[in-house]
Amino acid sequence: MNKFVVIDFETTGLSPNLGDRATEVAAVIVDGDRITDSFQSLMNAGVAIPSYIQQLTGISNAMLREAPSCQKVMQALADFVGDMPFVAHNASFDTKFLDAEWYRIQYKRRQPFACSMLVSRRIYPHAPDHKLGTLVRHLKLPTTGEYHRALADAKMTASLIIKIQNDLQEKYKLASVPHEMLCILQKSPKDAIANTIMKTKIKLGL
DNA sequence: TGCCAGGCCCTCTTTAGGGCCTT
Repeated sequence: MNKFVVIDFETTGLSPNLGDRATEVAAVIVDGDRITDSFQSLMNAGVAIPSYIQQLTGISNAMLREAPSCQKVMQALADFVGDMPFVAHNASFDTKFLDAEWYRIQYKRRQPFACSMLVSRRIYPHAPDHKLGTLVRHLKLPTTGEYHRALADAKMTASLIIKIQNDLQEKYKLASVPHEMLCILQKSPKDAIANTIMKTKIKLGL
């Protein structure tokens, strides 16, 4: 079974180390080439959202006043994802916010992250750029037309990673593209992608 | 006082600097 969770956070800024907090989280389960379940919630950390981020995401301070606490949402997220490995676009960003929010409820992440941005840079080197929205348009993937909301972005990332898996399966005659291969591929030298894939194919018995 | 992310990647590099990407 090759299941993983695509996760996306909306936040008050770029760095939990500088006091920024999550305002919304979404997670979608990808099983094979389809989304089988999803989780989404706004979350109230009791901090104000800067106006330029309210404009970017459409998430207002008034919306968060009605939202459940971060503690409740993060516990529910932990229950939803279980031990499934993660995928995110620019995963270093979502990793640091997930770890920071889970740390607040004394919960420690055990599963690895794969990054759809790092993999995309290797698989689609000639894309105009590797922003999520650009890749979705470039590859003609389905969208809801909504951007910078957690569930919409998580679904787009899921579509992107399914496209990557399908393209790799077709090009390199792979039976599947497991999460472990994505983790290896995102660290591969750019001029050695084919070699990395063939070595990993043998190692994982694909 | 003033400033403040950070990991990855490229190159006019490696004793460094700057762009990308996320909100």
